[in-house]
Amino acid sequence: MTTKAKQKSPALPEDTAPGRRQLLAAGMKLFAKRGFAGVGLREIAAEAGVSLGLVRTHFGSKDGLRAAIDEHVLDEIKHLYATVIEHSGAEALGMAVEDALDWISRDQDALMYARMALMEKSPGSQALFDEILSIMRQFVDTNAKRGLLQPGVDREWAAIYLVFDFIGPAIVEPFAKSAFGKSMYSEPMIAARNAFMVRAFTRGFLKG
Amino acid sequence: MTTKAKQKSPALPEDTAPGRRQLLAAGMKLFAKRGFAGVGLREIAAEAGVSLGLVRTHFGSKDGLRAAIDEHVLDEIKHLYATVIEHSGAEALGMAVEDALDWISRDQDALMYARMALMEKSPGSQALFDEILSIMRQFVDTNAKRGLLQPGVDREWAAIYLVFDFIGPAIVEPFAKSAFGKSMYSEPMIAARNAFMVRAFTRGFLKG
DNA sequence: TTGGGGACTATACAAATGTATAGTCCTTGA
DNA sequence: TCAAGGACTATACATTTGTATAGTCCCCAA
Repeated sequence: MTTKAKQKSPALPEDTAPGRRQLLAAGMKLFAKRGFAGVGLREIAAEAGVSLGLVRTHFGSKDGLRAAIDEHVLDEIKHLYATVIEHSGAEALGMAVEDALDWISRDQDALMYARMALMEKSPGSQALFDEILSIMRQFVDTNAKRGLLQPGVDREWAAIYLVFDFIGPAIVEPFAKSAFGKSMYSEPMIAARNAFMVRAFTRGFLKG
Repeated sequence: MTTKAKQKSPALPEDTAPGRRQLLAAGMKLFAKRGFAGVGLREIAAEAGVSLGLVRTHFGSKDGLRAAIDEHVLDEIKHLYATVIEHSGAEALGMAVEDALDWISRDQDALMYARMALMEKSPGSQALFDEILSIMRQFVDTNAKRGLLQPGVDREWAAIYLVFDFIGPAIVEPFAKSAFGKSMYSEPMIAARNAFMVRAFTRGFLKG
């Protein structure tokens, strides 16, 4: 619908190549599970159903593939929280969790890839962390402007704690089945988490 | 001082082999930095100042080396918190941080190795997570028995949140220099963290 | 004194790795 | 119609990997 668009959808080069999308998805899935160094390009190509050489065609190298996946995941996280930071109050954090659940159901491996990226210090991982921290700082600032922050609170550390709260479940997820019998992102866990979170953030949980 | 101990300190076989200790230390350091699959045995042996073959002598395989390091780090964490769980109240968490600082200064790479172990789901990592969770559950129970827990608090999620608080700084550490200009375990960061933590845990930081 | 065993080294080997090269197929624009 | 280019495959290559084997050195008990 923009200008006089050519008939057969020219589309971006990324979209016209099925193999490229398959490689991105396969790389995201396998890197998330076993780390960057833990997976070979042949396995990724097999998982994607394409040949080994196609990695070079589209991404140049293994590092190029990682960079492309990093970019993709970073974009998703940006979009995920684009709306959340406009809200405020402890309930908004619950909303953030709901949005994250939507995201996970849509793009299963992206969250676990982000988890891995934060662990291995790759070029893209610093950008990922900075983005998450930036989102939480904005959330704190929004709350402060609306008078929802308790007086005297260290805003920087409030933001850092929100980062912990966002990262925490993702880090713990691989151990959750064994430790709790269910996923951190299962319905009962999310409900209990939100209840605790709202309470702890507004009143704490220990007596002074 | 036990029984009639032989003269020249028979010691455990682990202690009599300098190469073994060197390999453990080198493996811990390099695995922590680049992950299990990201480091080769030759590099570890070189860092340890021993030959490649010695890994096989002492640990049998690369996985054997990891298992030995896992065990070592798990023991350290157990000892670290053996005293902490006897204390209670929000201040005890500050004490825990102080103890962790001591630990870090003594065994620099152990914390970052634990961080890596939690990320890569190895056989030992589940045990590590279970231990940390267990410690936090005990802390919550101790507080509950002494009436320091606010009424109606979800104890399980309180423990989980304490896990986040313990893991969080370690996860963030590699990005801290760039994002905050200092280590998460530097003096000013620790001080600000403790202040925020005591406040947030007892009163929260958002208005209801 | 001697022989057995543990700590340790040097080297060989097959498998797996990332990368490079050559080429096929098919669409598309001049 | 035809050539140019992008998506894709097949295969070769040098390097690195974990593991295995053979052997040296040295302490200590018999």
